[in-house]
Amino acid sequence: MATVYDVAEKAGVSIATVSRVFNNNTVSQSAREKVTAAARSLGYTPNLAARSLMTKRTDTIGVVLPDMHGEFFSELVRGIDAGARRLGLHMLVSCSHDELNEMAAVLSAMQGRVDGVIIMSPLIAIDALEPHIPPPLPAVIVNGSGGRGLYPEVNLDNRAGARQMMAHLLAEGHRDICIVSGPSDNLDAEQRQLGCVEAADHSDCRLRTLAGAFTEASGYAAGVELLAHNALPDAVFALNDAMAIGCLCALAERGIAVPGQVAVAGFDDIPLAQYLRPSLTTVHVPIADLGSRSLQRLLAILRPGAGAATASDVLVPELVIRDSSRRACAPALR
Amino acid sequence: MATVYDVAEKAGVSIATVSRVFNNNTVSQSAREKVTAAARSLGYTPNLAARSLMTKRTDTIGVVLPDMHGEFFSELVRGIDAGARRLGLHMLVSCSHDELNEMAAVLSAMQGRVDGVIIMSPLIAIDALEPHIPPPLPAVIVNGSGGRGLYPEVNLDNRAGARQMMAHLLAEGHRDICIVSGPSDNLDAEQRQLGCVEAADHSDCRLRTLAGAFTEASGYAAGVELLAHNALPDAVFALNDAMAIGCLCALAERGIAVPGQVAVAGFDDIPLAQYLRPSLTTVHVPIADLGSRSLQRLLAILRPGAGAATASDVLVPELVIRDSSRRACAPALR
DNA sequence: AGCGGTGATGTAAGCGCTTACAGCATGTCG
DNA sequence: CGACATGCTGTAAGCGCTTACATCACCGCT
Repeated sequence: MATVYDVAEKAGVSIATVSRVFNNNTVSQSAREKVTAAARSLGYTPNLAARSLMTKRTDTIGVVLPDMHGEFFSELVRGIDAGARRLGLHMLVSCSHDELNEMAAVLSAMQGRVDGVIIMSPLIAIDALEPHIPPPLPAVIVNGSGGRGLYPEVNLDNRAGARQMMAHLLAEGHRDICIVSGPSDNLDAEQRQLGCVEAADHSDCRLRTLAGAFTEASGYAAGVELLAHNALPDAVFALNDAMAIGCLCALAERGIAVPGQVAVAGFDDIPLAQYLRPSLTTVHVPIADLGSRSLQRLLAILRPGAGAATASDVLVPELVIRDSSRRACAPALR
Repeated sequence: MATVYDVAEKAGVSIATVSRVFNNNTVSQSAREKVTAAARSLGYTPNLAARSLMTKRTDTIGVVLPDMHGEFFSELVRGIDAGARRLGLHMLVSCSHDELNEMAAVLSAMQGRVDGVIIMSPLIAIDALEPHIPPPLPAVIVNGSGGRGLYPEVNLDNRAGARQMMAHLLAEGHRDICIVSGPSDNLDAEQRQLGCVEAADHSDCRLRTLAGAFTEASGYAAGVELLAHNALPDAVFALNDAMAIGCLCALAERGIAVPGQVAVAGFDDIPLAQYLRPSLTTVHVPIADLGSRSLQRLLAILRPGAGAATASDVLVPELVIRDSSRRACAPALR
């Protein structure tokens, strides 16, 4: 690999001039041309390790994610990557962390490789995690509330989303509603459930809960359970779309009409939710926004004054009403 | 940040000894203890830029991906990350590249940040891409065939998968089969289509093609098209699951029974394929394997002799027969 | 006693880069 | 014409680390 010395020699200038050319500092036009020509002919690329060593920057941000499948993961990463690339930043990703120790290990390994990290940790309470974030490492917590305020947070208002859905179901006349919950230690699931309970408390409806795990299989199991006890509710609100799909599957197998006999709703609004039959009423979560927003927040720390601070860091999801919850039974043509 | 000098001073040894402790070289027990104690008390972490500068390694691998949504992206990244973490490697991810220039820019920016790259490029022909891979950068091509053999490739046998599906559909007695194709410039789509044509050529079946784009919406549009012309085939083979779902949706809306009036099949076997009603017959693609296999291949270059070379780098997908293609019309209970 | 072998340690030389500082032409002004 | 600002350029000093080499103590051997 060619170095500044090689380029300097070939161009007939000093290494400082070479460096200046590559850092857009003041260099005469003629010198600049000589250097770029020499660099190209030698196939020179600045050595980034050496540069980092001097500048203390890596132009890389870390992304630490839990064990996530499907759309959510992709969209979040895409949201972050899109923003990062525009800013000339790279993205070091580490995923599938459900355990505190693993997370701590990854964070400490990222130290020195990244200028800052975006952490998503729906399973591990942030106040437990915070002590494991190396102090000099700027960090932003995405979608995991409950920190001590040491790090900025970007959250989704799961609770509001759940309340909206409950309001909709109640408005449709459903009074016996069954929630299919998420994993017990998942903060999103917790908040969504809380929203449901709040909404139910202000109404005359009966609320039941069936345990779920945010997977299609657990939604399917919940559907089976519902049928086994022969106690079909008016509506089933699965706290994510995957479970709603599983549940729809179980109901369809047993010949239960949706929304005729029971309404079904999900949460997340995955892209194919609208292509199910019946199309799925759900709560739209702007996942990519969650990613780009958290990147903005991180940037506000890394390059103070660069961009205006975002107004709010709580994204409010939006109710999407489709066929699976409509009182009118005939599946409408779209 | 503490440096080797600080630790050396505090531990009463030389910087070389400190370095040796952190590189597992021969150090006396007593020195090792002094150093680790000093390091901990100072919160010392080796500076990775400086280390890279000496060792010429970054312990990071790059992953360059096209614009991909959903399950495929997540699974692939998970497959790579899982393997990488086990080996103590980090993963620099860049996604959403559909264009040659972008791709080239990213590859050159990765130079010096990574020890090697895994490139997936279903849109850009590899022989066009190869000249843009910086020569000193070890690379593995995943799922994009047609290179000049400069770089190892890990491929999915799309063609064989498509042939299998066709064989199944023919065996079920379907003779008028409609393919919903993928984007015209997508290599996976191309191979899958080729497989279909091959299979059809050896049979007495009629094969039609409808243009698709690997999205739910395009599958839906294809379904609508099919119905508009009032020329329902015996079977629809959508070249990916997303389109199959869109198509199922269109058929269901118009009251067409699947598989009663028309069989439907997909390709990919996304996790929820089995939770659709009817459950979707499809071709299972071991996505995570594709990721981990390509990592293995890359590693074989980076650390020669470390692991046995993999026997084959063509993964053969597997036919998964579910309800949507069964001749028996009554949806079976699972 | 003298010798070579062994294993732990220290010294110092970089890795390739950025950047403070100094130097050296210029041009401008009193 | 000297003083001084201005704009480029070169010199050299590191950034924090690894590692070749030298050193040294210590052992067992002839």
